[in-house]
This record gives sequence, structure tokens and C-alpha cells, in this order.
Amino acid sequence: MASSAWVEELSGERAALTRASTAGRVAEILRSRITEGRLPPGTRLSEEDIGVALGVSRNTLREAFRLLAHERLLVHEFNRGVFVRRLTVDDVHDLYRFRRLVEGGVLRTTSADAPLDDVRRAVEEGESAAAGGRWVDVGTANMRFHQAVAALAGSPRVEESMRHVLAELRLVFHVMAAPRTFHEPYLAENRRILDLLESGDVAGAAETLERYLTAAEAQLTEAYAATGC
Amino acid sequence: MASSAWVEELSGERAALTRASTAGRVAEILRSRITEGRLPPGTRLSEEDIGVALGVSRNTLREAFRLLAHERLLVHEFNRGVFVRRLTVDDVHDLYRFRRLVEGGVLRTTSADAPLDDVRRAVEEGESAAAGGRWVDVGTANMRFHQAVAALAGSPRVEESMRHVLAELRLVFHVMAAPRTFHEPYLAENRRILDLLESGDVAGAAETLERYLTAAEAQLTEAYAATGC
DNA sequence: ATTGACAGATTGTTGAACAATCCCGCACTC
DNA sequence: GAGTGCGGGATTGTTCAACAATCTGTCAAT
Repeated sequence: MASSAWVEELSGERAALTRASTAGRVAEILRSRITEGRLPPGTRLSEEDIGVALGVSRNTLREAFRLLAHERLLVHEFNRGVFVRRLTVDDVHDLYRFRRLVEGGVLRTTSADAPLDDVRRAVEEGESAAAGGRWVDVGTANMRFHQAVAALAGSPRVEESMRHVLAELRLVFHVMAAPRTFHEPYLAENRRILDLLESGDVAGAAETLERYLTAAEAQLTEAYAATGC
Repeated sequence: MASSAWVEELSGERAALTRASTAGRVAEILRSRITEGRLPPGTRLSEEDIGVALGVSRNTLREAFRLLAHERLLVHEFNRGVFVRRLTVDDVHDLYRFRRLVEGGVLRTTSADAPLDDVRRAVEEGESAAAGGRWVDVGTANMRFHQAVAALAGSPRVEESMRHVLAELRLVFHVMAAPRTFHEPYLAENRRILDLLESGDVAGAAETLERYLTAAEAQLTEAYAATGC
């Protein structure tokens, strides 16, 4: 019983130890391709072609497809194949409705002594990335900010739905031609939300967030309409 | 162009037309077995046995397993197999935290002219089932009530996460020995929430719901502690 | 211009096979 | 007796090849 402190900590490393299944690794490869925009929405993913390209069997590949389909990055049409998801304007509305509900609700019910470290770190990362002109990093820091906000709920399930929603949104962000002008204005808002949280004004933080989510939504749908679909 | 009115309506029937894949049907069979409690939590599902029992190949069966694992009804342990999920007390807490966040948030942002038909129907079904002593039906009507509440958001994604959470909760409900004493008290609460909604008092409706969810959570965790795990 | 039929390509599903891993019982040591 | 190391059997992970079912596109017929 002398080593109980050890084993407790080790349980956290377990995930890193169990090497992912082949399907999981294949899914990871495809996921990054999709979220980085290198596989544009609507692209059809052939089982045959990708199977030989990655050196995995069709069955394993199909398993990877299922994973990504469940994350809504791919859509699976029976007897037709899988396609990179193409989001509609309705989807964008729905995603932001979901975000306002969840992120706003989480902020409103955040207790005064909640640990804001992750939120603060994301804000600072974004600011330093902007100072260095690394606009892509500004975007990912922004993602991390919202992920951290959702994590304030202390709920694995809330965190997971947020992760899915943000992954979906990346499919949309690629329609924005200029990442700088899109992401930059929100840095100050993120900082302000953090300040409000630290001062204990959770209602104010929630309102600020909801307002700025609505603004972002409008900006996105406008850009969306411009591209035709 | 003369028949455009027709084809519009037909698009709704499309879902019923596309017969599900074999894996999908297998998943449906297993899903109902699990949510009905005939496959108790912790049961191991052998690929071999179930495969021959249902007359499908192992590959297809594994695909069905994956579907259910994503819905968190099964857990997949690498090289060990799949098991019917066994929820911990922490899971119960998390599920109710999620529900308070989502259902409460939805009610609070419901507009005065929202269509309450589905909510009302669920309340009435529950009441008539209770009058007839059909306690199992009372339980399902209760589920439907909460599903209808979530649907007030008008968001497919909110609806889907709610569906998943409620399916998970069914794994827990089976520890309640007496379905009557557990479900019956909430009938009046559901009716009250409906009344508050119809009178436009969304904040009151949300508070009532959140309070009663907390009560149900306490009741469940207590029964859970009694059973040992 | 619409319909019908045919051919080619792709997916859905199966069965078998082999490697990798886990579980369980047994002997062995201290 | 408790703990350790070691097979043997069973189960899962992954691949492969094959066939059935379905979709897509083309071309002729009306």
C-alpha cells in the first residue's frame, strides 16, 4: 500500500500508452487533412484509392470513415460512399445556436472559485500570436479559448460536444478568405470576457460572449452567401 | 414545373425509403435490448456468438458495435471486446449537469410563440398512462417530454445530444427497483412546467425543471450507492 | 426531351485466414 | 501461503478475396 500515490498518477498516462488502433490512426490522418482544408467539402473519399494509398484494408478504412462520420466531418451515403461534409447556411446557424446555448450557459453557472488558468492561457497565446503576426495561430488559440470556456462546466460530455462543434466549424472557417480580419477583432473580446470572469461578473461575461458569437455568425453567413452555397 | 408542389413534400419521406444497412439494423436490435435492460451493464458481447446468433459476419457485427460505442451504450476495450456500458456515479452527475445546462438553457430562451404541441402531448400521454397504471409507459412518456423540451431549441444538434444523453440514462434507470415511485412524482412537475411555458414564464419553467432534475439526480445516486456500485 | 436498357465502377457483406493479445490455470520459488 | 513466471486456449485485430447489390453514365429508341 506504500505505492498507492504512484499508481493513481499513472492512470492518466494510460491513454498515451495504448497505441491507437490502425483505424484510429487513419482517422487522425484524414481528420487533419479535412480540418486543414486540404480535402475541400464535397470531396468524395474512395475506399479503393485511399485504402491502397495508406496501405490499409478496406475494412479498416471503413472503420476510420465511421469514426469521422460520427464527428460529422464526413457524411456517409448508402451505396454511394463517403464525402467530406459540406455545411449549409442552416448548419452554421445551428452550430452557433448550440454554442450560444452551451458556452453562455456554462459561463452563467460558473462559480467564483472556478480555475481560469486554461482560459487565461488561451487568451495570452492568442495575443502573443497576434503580436507576432502568426494569424493561423491566432485562430487555433481562439478555438482553445472556447474549448477552455466549455471546460469550465467540469463536464466531460459538455467538453466533448464542444470539441465536435468546433471541429465542424473548421469546415466553415475556410470560406473566410482573410483569417486575420476574421479572427483579430475577437482577441479583445476574449480578454474582456476573462476580465469579467475574474471580477465575478458571470452574467456580463455570458452576455458579451453571446453577443460576439452572434456577430461572428452573421459575418460567416454573409461570407457564405457570397461564395454561392 | 407543374409538379413542383408534389416533389417538395416527398423529400420528407426520403428517410423512410432508404432502408438501413445491415449493420444499422443489427445496431438497432442491440440498442433496444440494452435500453430495455435485457442486456445488463457489464455484459460482454462476444463477436462470435452474436454473429452466428444474428446470422451476420463478424465484420458487419463490429460495424454495429462501433455505432453503439459512439452512442456510449457500449464500451470497446482494445483486444478485450465490447461490454454494455456500466455507468459510474460520476457519469450520473455528469449526465444531469448536462441536462440542467441544456434543458434549462433551452427553456429560458424559448420564445412566447414557440410550438408547444409536442410538449403538451407528452404530458398528456404520461397522465393517461398513469391513470391506467401503465408505469412503463409513464417512463417513456417522461422521456418524450424531455425530448420535446430540448426540441424547443429548434436545433438538430441539441436534439441529437439530448437523444444520446437520454439513451445513456436508461442504462441507469434500471437500478431503480420501483418504476412507479420513481417516475410518478414528476408527472405533476411536467404539467406545471407546461403551464408556466404557456403563461410565458420561461424563467419559472426553467427553474422548476432544474430543481426537479437535481432531485431526480439525488434519488438516483442514492439508489446507486445502495446497490454497491 | 424523355424513357429504358445496358455496361462499368463502387460499395455492402461475407467467409476465411493469420497475427497479436488476453485470460486462466499450473508449476515453481521464496 | 503469497507472489512470480510460463504455457495453452480462446478472443480480438487486421487483412484479403470474392460475390451480390446498387449507383452512374452512355446510348439508342420513341
